[in-house]
Amino acid sequence: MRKGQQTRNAILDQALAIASRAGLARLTIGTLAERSSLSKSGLFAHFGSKEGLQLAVIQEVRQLYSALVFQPAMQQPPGLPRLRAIVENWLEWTRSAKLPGGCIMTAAAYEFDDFPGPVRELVSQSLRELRKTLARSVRMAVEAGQLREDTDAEQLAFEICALYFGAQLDARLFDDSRAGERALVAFENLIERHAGAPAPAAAAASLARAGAAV
Amino acid sequence: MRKGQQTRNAILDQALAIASRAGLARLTIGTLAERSSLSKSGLFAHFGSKEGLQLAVIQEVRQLYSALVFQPAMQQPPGLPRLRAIVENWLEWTRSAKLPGGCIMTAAAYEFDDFPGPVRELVSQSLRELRKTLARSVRMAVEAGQLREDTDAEQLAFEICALYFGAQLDARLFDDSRAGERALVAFENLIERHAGAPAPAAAAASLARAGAAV
DNA sequence: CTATAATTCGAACGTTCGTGCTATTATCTG
DNA sequence: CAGATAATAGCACGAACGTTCGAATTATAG
Repeated sequence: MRKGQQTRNAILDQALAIASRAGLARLTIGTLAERSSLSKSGLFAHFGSKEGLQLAVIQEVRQLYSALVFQPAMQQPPGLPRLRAIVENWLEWTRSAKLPGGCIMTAAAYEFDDFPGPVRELVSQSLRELRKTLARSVRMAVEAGQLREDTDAEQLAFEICALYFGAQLDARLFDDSRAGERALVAFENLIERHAGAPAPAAAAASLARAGAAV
Repeated sequence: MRKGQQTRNAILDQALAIASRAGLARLTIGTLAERSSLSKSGLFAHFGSKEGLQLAVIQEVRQLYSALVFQPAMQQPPGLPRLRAIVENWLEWTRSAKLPGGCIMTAAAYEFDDFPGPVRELVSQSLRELRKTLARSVRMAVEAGQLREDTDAEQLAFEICALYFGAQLDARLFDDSRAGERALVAFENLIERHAGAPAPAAAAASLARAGAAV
């Protein structure tokens, strides 16, 4: 009962490393068992099916994301500081999670976007939640007077998500280490664009930070 | 010599349809042969290897993209009209190309971003070209006085690309038909942000908007 | 310490994968 | 219409895939 969870965690560690580099489809039970020093059937028993393994990987990613991106950001006061913390943590989270390849969730999203089944459903739901969280943070910033009243929260959340996906590709496919900064600059520009009249100090600070990031 | 090309094209048509929905990894020679009414070995002879097939698919996508996105846009005068045409055609091109799933190039990019080999190289090069084309169009708009002098063309090209990737995911994973419009709205906002008056006044204008009396 | 339950293994299953061959057609050329 | 060439089929291969099952092993609880 205890040993089981322990090896299961060890397996998932390896699974995340493989899935990050190769994607969920190329994450195979044979190679995962080999790298976990387990027999195929021994490993298999932990997940019941290939799909079960994939779902477990996604769940693990969700948990990791929550611990490294969302929860730390909740320490920040609601509004712009929290939104900014989310975006900054998010853009760095594959590094802090020690994922050798890119973001598993992003890769899975594009891999399963037309492939019906529980994996697609879980990925879809996860990203929907993420968008909702972003939109909520935007709305809080509006309520705090940091963003204009006519700010379209869903639209802004969409654009922030897009920046993340774009940064992922630049970092991985182009081996471009400036991808994160590119996305941050764009994000700050978005914020600036929607910034409200009051809180002049904050807006000026964000301008300075955006300039410094270049 | 002629019949060969003919069936090859028919095969690629089917291949694009499958790859669009399932991705390049799940595009398998067996199922492709079945759907093309050919034997596995008969089909195989056309491409020499699985990798050869994948490369042929990407090349076909490039050609299709060029015919449906780039070339029509070249009819527009250089500058903002052409840039706008590229973006609009691009956001609609999977529809006009009759690809039942999403954009193959996008999916391949995320699928092969950490998977070294000729496929990754071709995808990477293709997307680099695309970015260059976008940046060049942006620069032309600057030269035409439609965008500000201090516009960072590469940065803007990055952001436009990101919007495309974001729209792909919304359309496919969330079945959201408004994804294209979302991206277009964001694009027009970007244009508006960089449009307008002389360059030097820009920073001062933002500061003024922020209400900072420097 | 022992009994029971949880883990892991080994071997095998049927499929499907990509890939070679060798024939056998179909197509083009002269 | 002939011969040459290109295109396709048939068959088989080794490997890897996910999965099953019973046996062996290990951990845990009484």
